[in-house]
Amino acid sequence: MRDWVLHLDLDAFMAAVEILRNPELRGRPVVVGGNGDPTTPRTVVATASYEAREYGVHSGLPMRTALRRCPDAVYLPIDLPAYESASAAVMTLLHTFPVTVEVWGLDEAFLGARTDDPEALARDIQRAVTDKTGLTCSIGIGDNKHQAKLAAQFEKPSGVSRLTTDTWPEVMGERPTTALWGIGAKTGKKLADLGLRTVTQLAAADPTELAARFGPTNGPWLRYLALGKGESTVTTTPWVPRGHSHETTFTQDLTDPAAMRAQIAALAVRLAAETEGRPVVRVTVKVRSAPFTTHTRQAKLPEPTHDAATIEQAALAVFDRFDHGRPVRLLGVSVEYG
DNA sequence: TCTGGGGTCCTAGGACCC
DNA sequence: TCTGGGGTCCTAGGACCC
Repeated sequence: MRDWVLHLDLDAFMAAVEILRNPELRGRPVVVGGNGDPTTPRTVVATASYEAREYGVHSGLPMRTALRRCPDAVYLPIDLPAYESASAAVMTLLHTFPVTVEVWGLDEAFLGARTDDPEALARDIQRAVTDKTGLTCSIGIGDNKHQAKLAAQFEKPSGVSRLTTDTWPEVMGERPTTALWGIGAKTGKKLADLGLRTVTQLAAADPTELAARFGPTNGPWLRYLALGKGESTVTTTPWVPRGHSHETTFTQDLTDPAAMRAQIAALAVRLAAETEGRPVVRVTVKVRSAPFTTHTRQAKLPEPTHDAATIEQAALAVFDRFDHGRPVRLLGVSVEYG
């Protein structure tokens, strides 16, 4: 018997929930995103069913592009309460297994398990999830979260894969650094500029050089990722959010300062109602101007507060510090808790 | 491809103090 | 008076993830 980390990833989650409640959609390309109208500008795909992915439709793609690529898809608006409810059913079910469950967003969870046969456990869990909820999932098995997370992507949908420290070099070694969980396009490009293209090359890189280029924490951490290391503790302790934010992208740019201030005030009041009693210590305002330049301004409050009027006034004061003039496509407010 | 919304963490630079 | 470092706090931006 030994400890394993499993990562469970619900397949095409939002689209799958929509198909469950409308079985006529099964087998058709289904795209969930924005308000469900794919002609609305400045909206993107949240989730595409596997049938829709065949047409090159994927998360983050502008809805209007999705419509061009797959005009016959069924387009649906995001229905968060429905996904929260489906997610909760899965997470509750997971707790009936002899595992520790760390919920990681609506459609993911890490599981800590002590077993001789993690594949058998994974298949049991998959069967139960499908029997009880109608959803399918992929499960990755590893020595730590990083490995389990990557393994879960190997055979989607409905796959079970194992990636361990033993198999890491042969499975991951020749892949690009961006295959690692935490290295995106920007960092991948910077690494390539240093001649570090593959996981093996990054694993063998000089930590001092990486620290000089990427900072004292990030530099060594990149090499750590390439060695297949990662957190192996699965904790049941519920996540305590550091803060909350709301932002709105307008279908058409805002040019009226009074309208902007009204939006800022509304976002701040919304946030103030969601603090759950936690004291707000900092307020940040985000402004994205045409064409696509984003700036933030923030202020530490004189003292922690959960008073809505104080938070609203603070947000407006921060907003007034911006150099105004250009049309605005997005406004956002975030609060940080003490 | 004209590019959402909600999070987390890290970095760099300036202010200020000793 | 020109000038040293270190430590801490704050701010703005960047990168990544789902």
